[in-house]
Amino acid sequence: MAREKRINMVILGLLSHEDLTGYDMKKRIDNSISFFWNGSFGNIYPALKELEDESLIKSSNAAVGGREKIIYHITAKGKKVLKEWLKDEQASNELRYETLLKLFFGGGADRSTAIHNIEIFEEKVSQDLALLKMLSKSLEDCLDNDDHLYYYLTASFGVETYEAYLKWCAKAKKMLI
Amino acid sequence: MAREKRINMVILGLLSHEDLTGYDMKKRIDNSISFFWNGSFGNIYPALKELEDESLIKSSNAAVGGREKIIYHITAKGKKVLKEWLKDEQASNELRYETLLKLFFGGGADRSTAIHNIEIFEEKVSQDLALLKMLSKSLEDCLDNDDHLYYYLTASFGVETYEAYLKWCAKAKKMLI
DNA sequence: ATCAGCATGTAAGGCGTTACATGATTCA
DNA sequence: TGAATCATGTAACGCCTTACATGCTGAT
Repeated sequence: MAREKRINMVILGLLSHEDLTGYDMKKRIDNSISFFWNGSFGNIYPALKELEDESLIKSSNAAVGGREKIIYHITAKGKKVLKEWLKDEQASNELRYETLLKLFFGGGADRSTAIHNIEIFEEKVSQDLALLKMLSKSLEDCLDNDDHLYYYLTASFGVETYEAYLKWCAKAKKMLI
Repeated sequence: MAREKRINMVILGLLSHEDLTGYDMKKRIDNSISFFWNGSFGNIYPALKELEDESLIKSSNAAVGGREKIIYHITAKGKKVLKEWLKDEQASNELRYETLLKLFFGGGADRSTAIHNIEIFEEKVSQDLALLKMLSKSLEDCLDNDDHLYYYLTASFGVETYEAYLKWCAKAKKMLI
């Protein structure tokens, strides 16, 4: 059995909680996991077809308020595949930071350029950190629910690392002045 | 002028320090920037052709010890393109952590699976952190050289974030037990 | 002799993004 | 009435990885 691609696992994961349309999956991804995983329509819709062909999900048409939707739900087989993926030790964790690349090759320009690039990065990180902190705080109150606990832990990962980023930014700027 | 792809910038960046063969570029990438950027032969060699077609680099054949090599060096035009990229504020910083994805959807399996996945992540991070710390330490002594300073700062980024990862791992495991 | 490492490349596929195309509905 | 959002999709391309193919050299 060939290894499923990750977007398929994201879809199965989302559907293991609730039935969703492709459009709603995109929203869920944007709102809750986008800081460590992304999805796009050009990515999601073909994956939905693929998953349905493999009988891991099933679709049903619905007309909500006169507008037609395709709502998907996960099958027993889909749940099994999701679980197998969760139990698989292999996991690719990739960091691709162009900002670090630019810093590494900083000698090709002047120090002020390097500092400026760090500041742009810092700004973005600060903004994202503020959001993650709010999310994290709001989840703190319902850790008795397992799903909320898992959600909290990923948000918390973001908070910890983004705080480390900011600490590093300050140090790096100091050393470059 | 179309935006050059990043592997091209990596190559220009490396060549701005020293002339290299494609093979050596791969080694440099693996040894110094692989924790935030990767390269592969299937990636590098076609890029070299492209860059030479654009006159950003120039090749010269050499026979070192009877073995033939193609050594590349950067042109003035290449240096200009590198500098433009460094000054461009746009930078894509992507984190794609399958481990976090599995944790987020942890409800699909049991807690011991989630803990196990975190432990595997922790193990890998510990190993990489040890390497980064050594590198960082060895660079601390020559920060007067700008290139070493830039190198040090990227290594230092790795140290800070990996330490934050480990801190998070400990906390997450505690909460999952 | 054999095996690790040097050295260059190609082919196929993975996996994703962006832009485009279409049309309905809701709200100001 | 016009803009934002809902909703589904396709096409083209970006960019990388993996696996394959080839052959030399240096050390044991």
